[in-house]
Amino acid sequence: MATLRKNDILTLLRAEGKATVDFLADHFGVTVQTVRRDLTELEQEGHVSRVHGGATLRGGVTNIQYDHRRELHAAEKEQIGRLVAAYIPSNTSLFINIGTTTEAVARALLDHENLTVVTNNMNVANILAGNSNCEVIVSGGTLRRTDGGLVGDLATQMIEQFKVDIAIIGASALDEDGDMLDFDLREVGVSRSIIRHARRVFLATDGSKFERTAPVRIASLADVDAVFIDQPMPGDLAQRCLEWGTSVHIVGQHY
Amino acid sequence: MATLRKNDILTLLRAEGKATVDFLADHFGVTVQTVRRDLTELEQEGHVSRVHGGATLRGGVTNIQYDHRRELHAAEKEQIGRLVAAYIPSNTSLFINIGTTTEAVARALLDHENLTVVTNNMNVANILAGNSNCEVIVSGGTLRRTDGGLVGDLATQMIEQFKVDIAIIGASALDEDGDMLDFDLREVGVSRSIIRHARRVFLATDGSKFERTAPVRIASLADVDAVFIDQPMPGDLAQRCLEWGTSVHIVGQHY
DNA sequence: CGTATTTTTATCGTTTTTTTTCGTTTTATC
DNA sequence: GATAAAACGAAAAAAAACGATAAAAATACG
Repeated sequence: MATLRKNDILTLLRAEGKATVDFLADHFGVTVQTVRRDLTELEQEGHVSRVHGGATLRGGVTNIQYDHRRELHAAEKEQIGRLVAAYIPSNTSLFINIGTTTEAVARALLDHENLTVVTNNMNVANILAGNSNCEVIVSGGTLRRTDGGLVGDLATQMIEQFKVDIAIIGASALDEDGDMLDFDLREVGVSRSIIRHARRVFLATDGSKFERTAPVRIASLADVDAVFIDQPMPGDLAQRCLEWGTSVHIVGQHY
Repeated sequence: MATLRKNDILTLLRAEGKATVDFLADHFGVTVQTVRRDLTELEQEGHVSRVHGGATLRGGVTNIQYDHRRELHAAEKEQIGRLVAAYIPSNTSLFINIGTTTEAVARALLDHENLTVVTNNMNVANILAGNSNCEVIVSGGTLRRTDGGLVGDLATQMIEQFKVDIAIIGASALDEDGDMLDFDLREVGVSRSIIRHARRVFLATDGSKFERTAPVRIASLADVDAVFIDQPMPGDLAQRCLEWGTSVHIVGQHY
């Protein structure tokens, strides 16, 4: 239910960015319980983020969605990261794309020697800055705050100036036909460009991506050389990957 | 768990670069243990780097030499940063170049509205990621670990695709003839390109740079529109700037 | 005016956060 | 390299914030 007070709370939050429950209760001359109810409702409506003791405007300083996304399946991602890293030799040039799983790969690459890494992911650049045996080349682009990605034409343009040994990409979703999907058209442009400018393409993803969907098609699993995943693929996709010549590497399974 | 205080700590760190546990405890009126827990959590969330006695903003390049350089004349740099920020209106497009003083400017810009900032400095990008009113465009380039700079042809190439209202540059050294100097030839190329592709050029520097020297000449003070500095310039340089039409703004002196 | 509905407040047990208190580790100084 | 001071983490106690529910107040409506 919309009330005058809830609107006022929103305007106040827009001005201040944040407010405590006590302050709001005092300011509107109501009890804290009333304020709490207001804030709970505003949170459910997606307008504010509730924190202990108060609330902040949604989309403010902290990025809840990304933090949450990074925590999701964190253990699996670390395993996938290590698995991919095992297939990356020293003295190699790499693309590393946007995504929490690709960041896990970057972390697993901290001990590798003599890598040249091109990335459009600020987090990957920050991580690999810690490996002094690794030359880090950052692609240009517009900084997307939600995930540290560099996107847009500038990123694509820049990537086209390289040709690397291996590209490591992620995907927001996968479907059982073997298509890789994403949400942001601008990012898909970058991903396609990365695939074109790499000799081999590795997809790093966790199995939960099969349970999600996204509107834009990046490419087919037929276009990648290897898939690294934490659980077997659904349906007959494993068989089709075999036909496509796409090797599938599953965490914990050694050949 | 997100709290109001943890968000505030983050904004404070973005503005200051670093903070001690004692200062934060005093500032928020809580005990040091509470601050410690906050910082530990923020570290686990990947937002800050914990150091003995306090914390620093994460993301960035952690380099002892660079950290030391950043602490050098830190107070002066903050003042210069605020001074420059006062001359930057809202709704403006900016270049921000490599350098500890330019980073201080970025920190002072956290409250500005509607900026478009192009930068080849990873630290600046990380700082301004905290200002959601600001579009951040990162130039491509090879990551230089010593200072988070993006250098090389790629950076130059990318900068040439822009034309901004104001460029904010620094310099490693200045001489009494009014020449700006630097150490790295690759960086000088970028600086020159930035000067060419901005309508106005601001030099932000501290007076100690007159006591240092460097091998490569970037340009003359005659090529910049305004100098922001913490102390009067030596010799007859102030007079010559007047002849060149280069305005000089000194911290603490109001006109 | 009286009743029904919504909104707010009061109460209480539960959860979360903060502080207190300890021994341990790190850093600074001689 | 020894010693003192500062900073640290862990655990228990205290305080604050929380959600749920029922009572009270305000509002709506015939």
